[in-house]
Amino acid sequence: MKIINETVEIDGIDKEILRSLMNDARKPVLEIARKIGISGAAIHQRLRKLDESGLIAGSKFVINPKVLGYSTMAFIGIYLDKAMRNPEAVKQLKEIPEVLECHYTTGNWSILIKILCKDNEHLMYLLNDKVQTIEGVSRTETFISLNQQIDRQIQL
Amino acid sequence: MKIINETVEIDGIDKEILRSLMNDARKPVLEIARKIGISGAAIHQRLRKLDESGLIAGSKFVINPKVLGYSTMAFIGIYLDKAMRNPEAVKQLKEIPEVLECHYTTGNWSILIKILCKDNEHLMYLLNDKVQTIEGVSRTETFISLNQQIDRQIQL
DNA sequence: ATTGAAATATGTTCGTA
DNA sequence: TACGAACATATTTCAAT
Repeated sequence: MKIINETVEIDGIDKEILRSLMNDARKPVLEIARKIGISGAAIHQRLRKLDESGLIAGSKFVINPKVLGYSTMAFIGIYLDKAMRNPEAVKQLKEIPEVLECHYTTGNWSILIKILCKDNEHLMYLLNDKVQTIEGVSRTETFISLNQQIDRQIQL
Repeated sequence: MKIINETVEIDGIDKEILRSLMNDARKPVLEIARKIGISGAAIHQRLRKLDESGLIAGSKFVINPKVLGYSTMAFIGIYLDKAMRNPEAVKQLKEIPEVLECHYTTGNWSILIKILCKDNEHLMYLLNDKVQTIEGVSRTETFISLNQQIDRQIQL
């Protein structure tokens, strides 16, 4: 179990290390060490501290979904007719693998989701046969992403 | 330069390897090899092939923004008064580090962005002093994420 | 596609400054 | 914090199947 501080102080060397690894999680620590000009052991120690602080949530291989035929991303605003049904609706959304994000939001909708699908037909199937059939879902509004121009993490 | 095929076939072993690494990019290949029951060299070769296919977009350390004090995520729908200004507006959005995603979308808005900020005051600052001041931006609609329930990649 | 083995490089720990 | 040294593992390549 990680201890997560409210806020953590990181210096320039920490930032250099993290920026390298945010860009390529498999970059050898020794390579970063040589570039920065400190020892591998020092980086190791800093990374352990950063990990213990909870700042490092993990590491991931990033898959290019287009290569698997997933070329259409869309955002769907969902109106739920009873707020009490929300947890159950989210549970059902988790069962839909194409749902990548799900947020309770302020504003018109109860929930906003991001989905990734193969094409418009697949999108229609997800809307009509998966999302709309969830109990409590009264209406949806769909926004297809024609083109994603930015995709990144918070900058250090 | 990677060659990106339109669609790629992957078998169960590829999926096991990728699922492991999507979960932890630094997991040693040999560890995965022992778990699956094939040699490290075989995994190495498969990973090379997967990389060449373009399926592997890269790897990342994932930062927990809450530890840096970023606790408010929001989606902002942006109305642009002239479609011709879109590329310039996107260019300016890229200059705002808090903007994590930016999509051209169908529907009411020209652009939908996802931003991460420290608190509501920071959000207001970004809206009023950064986003709204971009030339061509006529109006925005903000949806604060009260709680993110799902955050994942496409499943293999 | 897969293997084992060999060579090279990296990860990890620890005593010390 | 940082270092170097020592040890344990992992990566990478390759000839053989």
